[in-house]
Order: sequence, then structure tokens, then C-alpha cells
Amino acid sequence: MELRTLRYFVAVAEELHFGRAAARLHMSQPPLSRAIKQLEADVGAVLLHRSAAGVTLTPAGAALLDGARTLLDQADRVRMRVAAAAGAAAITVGILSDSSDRGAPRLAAAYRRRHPDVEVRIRETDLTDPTCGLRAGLVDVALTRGPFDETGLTVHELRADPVGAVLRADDPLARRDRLELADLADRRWFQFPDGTDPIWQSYWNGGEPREGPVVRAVQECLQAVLWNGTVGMTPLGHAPPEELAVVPLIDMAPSRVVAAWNEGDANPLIRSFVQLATAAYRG
Amino acid sequence: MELRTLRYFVAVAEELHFGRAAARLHMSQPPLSRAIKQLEADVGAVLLHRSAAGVTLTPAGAALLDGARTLLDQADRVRMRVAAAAGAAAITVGILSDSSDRGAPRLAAAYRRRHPDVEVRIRETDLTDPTCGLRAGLVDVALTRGPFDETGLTVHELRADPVGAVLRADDPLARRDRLELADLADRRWFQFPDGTDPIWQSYWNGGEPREGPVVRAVQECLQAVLWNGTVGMTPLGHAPPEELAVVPLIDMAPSRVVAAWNEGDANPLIRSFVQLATAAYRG
DNA sequence: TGGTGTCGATACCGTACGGGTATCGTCGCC
DNA sequence: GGCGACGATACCCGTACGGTATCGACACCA
Repeated sequence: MELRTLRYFVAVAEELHFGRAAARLHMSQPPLSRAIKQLEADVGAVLLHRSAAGVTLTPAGAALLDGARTLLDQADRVRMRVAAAAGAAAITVGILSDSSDRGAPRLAAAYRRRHPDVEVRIRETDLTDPTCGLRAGLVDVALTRGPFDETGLTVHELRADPVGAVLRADDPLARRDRLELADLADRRWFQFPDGTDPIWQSYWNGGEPREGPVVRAVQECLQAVLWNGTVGMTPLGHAPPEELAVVPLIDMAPSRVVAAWNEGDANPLIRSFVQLATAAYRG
Repeated sequence: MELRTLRYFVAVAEELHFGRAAARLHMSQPPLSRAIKQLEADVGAVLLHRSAAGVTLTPAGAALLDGARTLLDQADRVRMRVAAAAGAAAITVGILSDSSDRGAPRLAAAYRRRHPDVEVRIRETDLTDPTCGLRAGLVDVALTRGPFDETGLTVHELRADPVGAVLRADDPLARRDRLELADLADRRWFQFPDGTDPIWQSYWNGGEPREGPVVRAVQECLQAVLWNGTVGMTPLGHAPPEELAVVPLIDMAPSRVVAAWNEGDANPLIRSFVQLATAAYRG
């Protein structure tokens, strides 16, 4: 009898329908059926009558429904009390300005829901520091992109996006459905300011040293494409901005969305962040 | 935050020592450490201070200890209430008189602890029916030995014991450290009464039709060895009775201790029995 | 009466997590 | 400074959970 199982049972008992309960629990019906059956074996009583007419609660099931609700409610209260006893907690999250994808909002919602009393400070950083100031202690955890120098950090991959070249829509290459780095060899590129992580710099320049305007943010990179005719780079996934085209680059390693934190930092709020991030980016 | 994890935490918080807590929980220390660390990530707070001086509770840990105790207590009450609502339940367990081994007492204790209000009726049966009257509906579940005709039954293996021949201590073969069936080919054997399961009969006679006195119980089989000089059979494990010797038979398939019930019988008390039996015979 | 749709159960598979053993790092302590 | 105690880490393995595909039972309807 675990709390997870009880949550399953409450869902089924309230819906009186395995399929709908499974949908509510964001899972499929067979494992739910199995879990309920195991619960019945665990408590040693039939909890639900299944018939063609539908699902109904047995007396034992009604008793468990009542008990499970209070138990789950109590568990939530315990969680709150622990959070309160832990004191006013705060966490600073660094977010690379670019990584505005589907995962982040889900993660924010999940984290807020899980730790309603934790003050989350966001520090959005531009492309000049993919670690978002982790090493300097400016943030506790970074939601960012690889690759970068990972020494002293622990990096947890959340997703990997293929990368494309950003070109003006009227560029002859923009009609191609895929490109190789060699196709862009004679173009002007962009570069990051001096002192930017070399691994990061090299990655976005396709492994070669390139010349071109200095950019600090995604928008600057895109503007450089428009105004200077340079080559831009972006992970695939989001719709390309107006007047621009994104063409997949088939010989460039995918860019990894990662969570990173300082090695050895045992702050549980960070661990929780990473756990929730993993879930948010998986679904 | 699952009840199992909370049980772990309560143990550590009470012992203030990971090693002792692990021993109390019948597990080893590393997974316990990991579970506590995950719990900390889950609730987002440090629960324990670990220092060389020892383990101490943080305020958050103290809050959780309090909450976890009530939660676990409440869970037990819920279990009781469900059992009560299920009504006065009973289960009839068939036990082959022979299978008095270490697993059975553990299983009895676990089952009684898990279902204190369930009336367990024991029906001990002799060797004439390894199914303990399952098909006739005399018992709900059988704790017995294979092999036997399994049609219409569901059989769950709990353990497998190698088998030995029982001989008089002064028998020339009794000094051997192992025997083959061929060594006993010219001996008198024993047989079960007419109508006994043929698979069972054949197994204990080493696959051959044998002549000899009819036995109905383990004791009768052993007495036949003493008084009639026949060959006896027994699973290895228990100490041999006085005046008798047991020599392993290397070419006989092990005898399986099993739980069996009527196929399709959905009685949760049976499923629970099998679950607990599996655990009891594993440890 | 046979076709059809609904719904829970079953079968099977891949992965992830919980448990194990071995070993390390750290910190008192003699 | 070596040793012992103890929690953390690394690594391996088996179970169990969640997934997809399919079945079986049953009501409903033509």
C-alpha cells in the first residue's frame, strides 16, 4: 500500500471507470488495472466490482476510498509542514535566454506546484555564458544548452535538438532541405565576445575559427543575419522568425538542453529541480 | 514521498545511524542512504545533518519525522478499517504434512501480521494428495510440493530442493556421499495408495514403476525404511531422523515447494498469501 | 442471431528503479 | 600517522512499472 497506488485507487473510485481514471492519471489503462489488482491483493479484499454494467465500490473499497483521501491529504500537509520547517528557502535558476521551449513552462509549473513556498529567482543570461554564472555562484542551477566546459560542474542532459543554419529567406541556400557545414564555408559567420567559453564558441561556429560580427544574444544573431548577411545558428524546433529560413545542418552534433549545477552542491532544491526537469522534458 | 520511503526515514531518524537503521530494515546501508537522499530531493529540504560526530535531525527532519509517524500509523488504521469493512474473512490453507521448513513459520507470521482479522483454517494433508484437495474446493490455496498434475490450477514456485534417498544408517550405500537412481534399481521401494496423482507417484519412484509397501505420510515412509528395509525419499535440508541417513540423488530433478490455487480464483486473500509466501521463502 | 462497440483483463516487452556488493573519502582517535 | 567507523559512491543485477497490442465478455442493435 503505497501513496502512489492509493492515488491510482482514488482516481478509479472517483471515476468508476478504468479508462477515464487512467487518462486522468496520464497513464494507460492496463498498468492501472494491474496496480488496482495488486492493491486488492495487498489489503486482502475486493475493492471494486467490475461488471459489464460498470464499476462499483465494494464496502471495503468505500472504506479505502475514505481512508486514502485523508491519507493523501495528510501527506500533502506533511510536505507543507516540512517545507515550512525548512525555513524560507530560495533557489536561483539561470536560464539561457534562448531555451524558451515547451519544457520550461511545464517545469516551472511543476516546480511551483511542488515547492510553493520556495522563492525562485530567475536570472536570464545571454549567449556569452552558457553556464549562466554557475561557477561564480550567481545561480544555483542552470537550464541551458551544451556544449560548454563542464569541469567543476555536474551536467544532466534533458533533451537533444538538431541544429540548423539561419539564412535570409531569399538566400539561394535557403531553399535546400538540408545543408552541410562545407556549404557555408565561404560565408561570414558571427562570433561571441572575447572570453566566451571556447567549447561553446567553437561548437556554434561549426568547429572552425570564423570571422564576423560579435553577438551576445539570439536576437542579435538573427539581426546579424538580416542586416549583415551572416550565417546564423539555432536549434531546430521553434518556428523560424519572419524573413528568415532555418535549414537543418546534417553534420553538426545536436545541441543538448541540460540542467547543470556546481559539482558537490547538495542543495536538495537543486536535486528536486533536476528531477522535475527530467520529467518535464520527457513528456 | 512514498510510505516505504517514510518508513526508511523514520528508522534512520530514530536510530540516528544509517547502518543500524539499515539492519533494522533488513537491508544494506547504501540503498538506504540513497533513498534518504532522494527523499530530501523530493521534499526539497535537508532532513539530516551527517557529520563525523553522528547524524542529527534538522528542523525539517524533525517535522517530517513527526508527520511520517502519524502518516504510517494512519495507514495501518486504514488497512484495519478496510479489512473490517470487507467483513469476517477466512481462508483455508492446505499444507502438505511434509513441508515443515523454515519458510512456513515466517509465512504464517507475515500473514497473520498482515491480515490479523482473517481466520486462517489449516488443513494438513498426507502424501496421497499433493494438491491438498484444491480441486475439490477443500482448500483455497495449497502450500505443497511438486510435481503433480497442474491442469486447472495455477502453480507458483517458491523454492526448489534437491532430493535424497533415505536409507538405514547401516546400509552399505549410506556411506556414499551421492547416489544415482541406478544404484537403487534392485531395492524395494514404496508406493502411494491407488488413485494418487500419477505424476507425483512417478516422481517419487524415480520415474519407474516400483513395488513396495503403501505409505500415506512421511512418517510411514520413514518407518518403512526402518522396518521393511525399503528405499525412502525426502527433500534435502532437514536433518535426517535418528538411525537413518539421507544421501543426495544426483540424477533426480529437484522437488519444488509451491503455492497453488484454482485457476481463475480471484480471491485477494489468496494473492496476498502467494505474495507473502514468495517473500518468506526468498529471505 | 450475428455484428459491433465498449471496457476491463491479459500477454509481452523495454526501461528504470530498488536492491545488492565492493570500495572510497573523511574524520575522530589512539 | 595508522586505524577504525561510517556515510557516500560506483557498479551490477533483477524486479516491477509503464507502454503497446490483443483478447474476452458483454451489452446493444440490426
